Amino acid sequence: MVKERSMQATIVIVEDEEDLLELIEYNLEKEGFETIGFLNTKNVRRVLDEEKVDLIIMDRNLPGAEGSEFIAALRKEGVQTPVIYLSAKNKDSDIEEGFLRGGDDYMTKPFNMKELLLRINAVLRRTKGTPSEGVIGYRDILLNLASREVTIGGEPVMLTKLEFDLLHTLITNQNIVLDRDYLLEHVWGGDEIYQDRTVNVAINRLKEKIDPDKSKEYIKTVRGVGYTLC
Amino acid sequence: MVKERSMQATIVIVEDEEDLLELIEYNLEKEGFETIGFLNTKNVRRVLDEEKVDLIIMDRNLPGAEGSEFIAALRKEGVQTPVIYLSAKNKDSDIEEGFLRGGDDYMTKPFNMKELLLRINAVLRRTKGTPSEGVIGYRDILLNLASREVTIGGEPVMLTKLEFDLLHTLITNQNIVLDRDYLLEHVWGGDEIYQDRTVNVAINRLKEKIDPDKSKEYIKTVRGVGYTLC
DNA sequence: GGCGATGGTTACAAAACGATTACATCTTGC
DNA sequence: GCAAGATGTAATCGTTTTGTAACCATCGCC
Repeated sequence: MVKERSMQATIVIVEDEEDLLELIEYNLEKEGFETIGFLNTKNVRRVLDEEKVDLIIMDRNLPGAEGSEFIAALRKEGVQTPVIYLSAKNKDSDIEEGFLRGGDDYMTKPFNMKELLLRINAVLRRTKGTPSEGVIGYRDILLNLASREVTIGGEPVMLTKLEFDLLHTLITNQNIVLDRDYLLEHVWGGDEIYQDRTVNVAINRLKEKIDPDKSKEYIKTVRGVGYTLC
Repeated sequence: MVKERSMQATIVIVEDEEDLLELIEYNLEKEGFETIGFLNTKNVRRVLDEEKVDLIIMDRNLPGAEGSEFIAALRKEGVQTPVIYLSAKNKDSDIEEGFLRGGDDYMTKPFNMKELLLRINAVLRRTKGTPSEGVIGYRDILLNLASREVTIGGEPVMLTKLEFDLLHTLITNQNIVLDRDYLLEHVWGGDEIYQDRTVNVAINRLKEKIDPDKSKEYIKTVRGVGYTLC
């Protein structure tokens, strides 16, 4: 059931229609969330500083200050708490504005309570860690960081410690060209001295293991610079 | 031949209504995305293994297999590509099912194309980080400093390390005329000794790559001084 | 228009670089 | 302590890149 995951989440709700606010709080608490409701943005800031808030549900049609402006101000200060906007408007420009200011999701009133719950869970899942936590992947390669198992296209592949660590840093830095110094520092560890060529050989051995028939071209070498996954 | 990846996101779209598929592809490509469309899930799997796909847009009402079942199977194998579902249904149970299977967002048909684009950007922002980060440009030339990819008018261009570095310093100093000594010092590195002519040839080779039919005139030579982008 | 200086173009050879292989050294499990 | 495996280093080979030189085109000045 979805409930366990959401159990500990704390959700701040800002909504000026008191009935709706209560309705939302009631439903979220029934699902096991801890809710903190507000009728305006006045005291929200303080709560965010003092409590660990996982999600903000923000009405955009507040009297006075725009909800999204409040969020924009938060973002400017570096607060990254995810936001689901509620809005009666549905003109394009409004939707856009809401998203551009860093909101994570959007619902228009009147909305289906069940859908709100689902969107809440979706956002929390994204923020608090995917169900397959500790597994990273690239195309059909999967690395289980805890068990250090590797599968490619579902097939298990045996990698040595060095090869695993190398592939690990390549995957976590995909799209970024990593030069040999960086790799030596991060994979081999900075204290010892190694030659640049060492990296070549290690990459080569890794390639051989993950793509024996050289058909997939996972690792791209960037001549004069280094290697990358892209 | 393996297609060079551009720095724009690649999006797979699975939608059995051909008109709608084309409409979506048209709109996404207009936004600069690379799209790969399918009328069914048949060959999707292979593309996911072979290409770096950033997002899947999946119709849930495919004839035969359910789109969400296909995604569920992918998830079971650890494929984590984010998904936006499209669906004509809107009964609660369906929405729930879609989310529970690990989808990242959800839209019901008929939908607003602009909202789809916004949701796409929101999902990509979460997954990839801001697209404009670490990318510098001049006119229609874009340099991705991290991946060292170069696109001109959306088309990928292959540059050598020297050419990339040269273009890099030209772009970061656009409107400033850089003399040969400056370029030798900053691009080639100050220790070695080179002739001034070396710069000429390098610039020439760069021009040939970025503007083969010599119609764009990106690099202006300032006689007696050096080169500049302006 | 002629001339010198400067940049463009091309060809070529040297240098740089990476892949690959072989081998030596070091680790690990038994 | 031994054997198998892992990993660093060196040597070799093929490819790409790049510096240089020679030659051609163009510009500006007289």
